[in-house]
Amino acid sequence: MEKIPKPVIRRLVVYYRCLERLKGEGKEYTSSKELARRLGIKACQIRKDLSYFGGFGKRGVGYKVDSLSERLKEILGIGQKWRAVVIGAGNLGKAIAGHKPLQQQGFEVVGMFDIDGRKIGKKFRELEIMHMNDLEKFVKDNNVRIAILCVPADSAQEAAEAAEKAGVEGILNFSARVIKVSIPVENVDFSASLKSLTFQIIKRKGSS
Amino acid sequence: MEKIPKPVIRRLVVYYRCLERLKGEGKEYTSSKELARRLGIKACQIRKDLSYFGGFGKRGVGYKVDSLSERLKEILGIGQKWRAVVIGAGNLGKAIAGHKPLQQQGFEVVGMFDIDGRKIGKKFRELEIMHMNDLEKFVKDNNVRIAILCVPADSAQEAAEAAEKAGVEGILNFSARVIKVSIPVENVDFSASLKSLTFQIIKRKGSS
DNA sequence: TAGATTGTTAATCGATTAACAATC
DNA sequence: TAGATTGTTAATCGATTAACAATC
Repeated sequence: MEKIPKPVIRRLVVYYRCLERLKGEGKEYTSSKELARRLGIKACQIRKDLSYFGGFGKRGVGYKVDSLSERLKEILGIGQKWRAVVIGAGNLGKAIAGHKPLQQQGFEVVGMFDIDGRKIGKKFRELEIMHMNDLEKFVKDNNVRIAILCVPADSAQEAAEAAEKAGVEGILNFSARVIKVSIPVENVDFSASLKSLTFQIIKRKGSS
Repeated sequence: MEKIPKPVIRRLVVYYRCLERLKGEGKEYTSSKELARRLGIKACQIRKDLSYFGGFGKRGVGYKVDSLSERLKEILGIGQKWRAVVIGAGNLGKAIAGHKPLQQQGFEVVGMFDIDGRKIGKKFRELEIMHMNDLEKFVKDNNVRIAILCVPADSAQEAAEAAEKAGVEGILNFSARVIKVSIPVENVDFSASLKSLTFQIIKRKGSS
């Protein structure tokens, strides 16, 4: 398989969502041009992105909505169930654990962990909050593949190492700290996003 | 000013955080090499990134921690207070509104908005949840510059347009939908991040 | 001075876009 | 056939990395 540029995967997710919507609207066929218009992306980029994985369309016709959607689902592993734990039972951790769209997309939060004695044993929804000491056993016993890290920056590295040791296969890191582990990590750094946004605002004011 | 690559800004935020930590550790000087080691980034990239904004270091010596930190603070607009509203008073909206690190970094959530009648008038912490109809007046009266969008995908475009019309200068979009407005937008699409993560996991399993 | 580290230029690498033959 | 749209190659653009003279 040819090497796939990193940004392609995120865009495939966006294409998939758009296809699901088109399906909901009852459309049978679509084209790179239509997707491009809806998503504010160049049509040739969409075709190029798809071409890494094969030819899914018919020349002169376009793409069949449901079959393309199905193929992207396979490629992205959306069909599978992914069992996850949330580490850090603060506001953010609870919000992620309770986020309905994630459940609808095949992600299931099956456990919450913290180190704050006052939280251990309490329940959030149907989930009991457990101590980090019990993480490894829980991961093994429950086929947990993903850890969602919602701890303060200062605890991030330690928690990440514990997650890796416990045997999860990937980490979604919401903390504002670079973590070093040898399993795949995706960072969701909304504090950096917010600062990037304010920078753009300042620049705009300055030049206009 | 030379055109600055988009990724540079996000990295400056990361450098800034690291400098603040070094300051906390009592370090007076640092170098691109030390920052690189801590952050898992190439030293020459750090120097290159900084060079877009000027020469902040001394050859043979390195960078003075507090003065470089101060300069980045200015560049990124971290010194300023940024007043924001959260649109969408669900779990996620509340988690963001109550997120302490944001407050510490100069962002202040001064209002929450929703369209669900059952939520309007209720309080979250000291914030009353208001109806979207009152957004424009509130933004004007309270010098609100940023809207943080935490609504379901289907309401995202509408809410974004309302925010733009109300006069905010930028939008932080947590919804899983592309929004089209003419003010700056930063997207925090953690559902896409999660799928990108699972793709990496699958790929890894496949090849190893 | 000798050693260290910056700031900057040039080279490389990677991603996006344009263009068009293939083909439905 | 004529019109439309794909899949792919080549060209462009943008970002990262290497290398090194400048200089503390």
